[in-house]
Amino acid sequence: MIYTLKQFAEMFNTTEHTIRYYTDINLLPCQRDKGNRRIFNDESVNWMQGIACLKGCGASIEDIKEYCELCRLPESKETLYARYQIILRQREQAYKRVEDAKATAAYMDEKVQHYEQILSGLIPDDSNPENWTEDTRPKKH
Amino acid sequence: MIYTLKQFAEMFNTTEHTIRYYTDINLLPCQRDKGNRRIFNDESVNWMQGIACLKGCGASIEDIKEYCELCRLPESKETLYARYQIILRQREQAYKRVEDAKATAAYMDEKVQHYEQILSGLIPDDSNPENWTEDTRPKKH
DNA sequence: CATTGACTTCGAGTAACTCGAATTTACTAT
DNA sequence: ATAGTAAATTCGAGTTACTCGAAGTCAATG
Repeated sequence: MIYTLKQFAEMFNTTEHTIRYYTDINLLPCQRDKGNRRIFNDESVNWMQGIACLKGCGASIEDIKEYCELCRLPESKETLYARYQIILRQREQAYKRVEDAKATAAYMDEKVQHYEQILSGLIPDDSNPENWTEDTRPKKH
Repeated sequence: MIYTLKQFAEMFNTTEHTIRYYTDINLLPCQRDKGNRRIFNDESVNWMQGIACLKGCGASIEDIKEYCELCRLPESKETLYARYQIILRQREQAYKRVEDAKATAAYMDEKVQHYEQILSGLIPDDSNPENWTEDTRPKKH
């Protein structure tokens, strides 16, 4: 299966500009069709998945590039081990992000409660739709 | 209690440069001593806590500034409600971040497993301490 | 009185996009 | 064959949120 730039960008919820940028800096290699247009295939999808994930860990473009280059090198015990080490380190960061995000969310819950307490004391004008708000709390599944 | 720039930056695990930047753009107001040096107090700590938290939600400096300015305005039903709306929206983002980080961490767990499987097949040289690695999985408390 | 250390301003640099203008290409309709 | 449209191209400039370093100021200490 092959994808145009537009399709590819949509698949990853990003912009054509960003994908173009990634290919320009050789982070994400791509083929060109006879009209010089970028085309992507299922292998590109795999690479991009890895890139997106490392980005999610907070890795810099340079770090991600380093990892991708290790992956393109002939596979040896050493390169595999180096890749493993990078992945281990980035997983740490991912877990740290979970904890940070949880703490932030908890603090925001407090703030929401605080405002709700104050606002409830202000005899809200419930007849005014501008004062209506949905329950926006994250649903527990 | 008052704090110097250095102390204040350390409290928030950031750099003096960043705090200087925040004061320069009027995101975080500060007093000056007779020698024109920036000084911070407990109120600054509160502001900075709020700023750090909104940043943790992914809010832009401009958005945070807008919120801070609403907080400095005379308190009315309207300004309070506007602040509440911002906090609600940012809490959403915080919860989204938790989910994203969790998904990323899970994907990284898979990658780690994948590498461990491959590497375990390579008859590791356990006598070489360079091949030893600690258990770096996040501890469940 | 000289040195140290922490501060000051200011201007330039960086990462990772982000945008837009001008151009090229492929397709489709007349 | 031509005209129009949509989607691609390159390239250079702009943006955000820092990040760094140079050059200068100020107060306390040896």
